[in-house]
Amino acid sequence: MSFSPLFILHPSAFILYASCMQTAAIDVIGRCPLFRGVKGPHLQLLESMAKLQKFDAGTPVFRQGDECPGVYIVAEGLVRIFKLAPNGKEHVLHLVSPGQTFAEVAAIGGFNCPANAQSIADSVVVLLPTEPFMNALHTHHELCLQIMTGMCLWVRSLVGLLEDITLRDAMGRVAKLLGDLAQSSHGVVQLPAMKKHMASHLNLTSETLSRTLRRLSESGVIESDNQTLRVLDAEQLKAIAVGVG
Amino acid sequence: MSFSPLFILHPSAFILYASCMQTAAIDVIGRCPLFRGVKGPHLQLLESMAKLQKFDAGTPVFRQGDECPGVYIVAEGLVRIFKLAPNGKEHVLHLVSPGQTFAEVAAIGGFNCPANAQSIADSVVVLLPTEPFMNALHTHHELCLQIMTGMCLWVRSLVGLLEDITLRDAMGRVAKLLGDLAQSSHGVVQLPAMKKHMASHLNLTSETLSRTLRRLSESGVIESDNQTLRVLDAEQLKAIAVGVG
DNA sequence: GCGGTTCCTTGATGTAGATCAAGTCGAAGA
DNA sequence: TCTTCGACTTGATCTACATCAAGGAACCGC
Repeated sequence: MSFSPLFILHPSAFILYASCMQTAAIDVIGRCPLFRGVKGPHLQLLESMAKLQKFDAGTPVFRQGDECPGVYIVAEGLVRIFKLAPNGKEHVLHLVSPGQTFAEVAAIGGFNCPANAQSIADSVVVLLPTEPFMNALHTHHELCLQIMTGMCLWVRSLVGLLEDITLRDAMGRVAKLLGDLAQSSHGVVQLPAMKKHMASHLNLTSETLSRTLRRLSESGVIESDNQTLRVLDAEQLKAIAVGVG
Repeated sequence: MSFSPLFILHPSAFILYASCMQTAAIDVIGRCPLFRGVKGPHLQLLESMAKLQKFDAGTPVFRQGDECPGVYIVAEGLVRIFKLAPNGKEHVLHLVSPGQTFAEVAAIGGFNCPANAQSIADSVVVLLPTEPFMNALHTHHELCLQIMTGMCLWVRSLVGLLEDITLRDAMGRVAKLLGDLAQSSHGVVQLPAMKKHMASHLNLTSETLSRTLRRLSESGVIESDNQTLRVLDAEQLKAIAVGVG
């Protein structure tokens, strides 16, 4: 695995100043689950510090070891959070879709970015810079409580991922992922990212993911058409995910 | 892997009422890193709700799926947090030593225990029950901020574990663990728990851990005497942990 | 249109670590 | 003292997955 040229160039983000897109920022924050429950004045405080940024597909947002710029909220597109091992192997920790946040933990905990963030689609993100954000956190108790419960959910999903990887085999992990993705969209799954990134998230190679999906197709549990999958037998899929498969 | 009889019996904890051990509770809370910075009145508030409990080695503290009793602080002993897969495989998420906490996330997030907790040495723990604890959190901003930074550290260590497991091989994981443990104790490592539990934490079988330790001994990097290990070549150990091995 | 990428698939082969199966050792209990 | 039991070690074997290698398909820019 090697660095892509895009990754070496590190193009600076194209920053859309508040003046031209103010309305968007407040919408994005308001729609973000982490900030659900944040009311009028607090919401406006957050909005006032918000910076809208745009990243073309393939450009990095920050790198492992950078000082943490603040809390990011994805408005459009997709951001990939991943860690690089010294040997070049990489692991996708999180695929951040619109409405979700990233780098909250580093911002609040006051440490440097523990992983890389790369935009993998043309993306628009809202940045709440560390310093004003931390000030807000120190002055507004409500906000603090809100963020805390949000963080609990994040921990839970992390533990879930850890358990997937340690307790399930490849087939189980894929089945669980498909089950989760299909739940909201009534059986039809649009893979959110390239298969190689999905594979890395599950700690698999893309080859193994490919083979696993084929086996699921062959046994009639799913139907596969490129990036679009259809769950044919949800019961069976669940059984496989639980490990009874 | 089967349930141990101890696990099925679920003996009730021997509860030491505040009257007889009040002084201990406040010390335990005060010494706990998660609550460092909590000052006089808040500390006393926590103390007033604290319940001291004692668990013999081998007894469960709670199980996966139980309603979360509250935040636990280990005063003495050792508690193992682990998850069971339907097929019986288990993974040790955390070995909680004195001064550390567990179940904070479930208590604050308001969901059920996502894993099992079992005392694996004669242990004394302090329980801060969910309801009064959450009340305290809602009324005391300082406490809230404090806990939040504590949670950030926990997330970081979780991500660290995840990356260990996904990016390192068995040798790398073991070397990293030994390096971390040796750091504080100047080269001499007392394994905190049984080797099979340490192995599970690293997502290895005890056989593989055993073989890996032997290989490290044979190459002169460590010296092994049962539960006690001595790091002979810290440089080399670090190199192996980083993957330059 | 036509090379050049990059992603994905599929097959052949390799291997780290799991599993299975004996043993050793030390602690607890009769 | 002898017996039992569980933790740990060690060796032999197995296997799920990675790795390597070779196309195919979609998507560029020219």
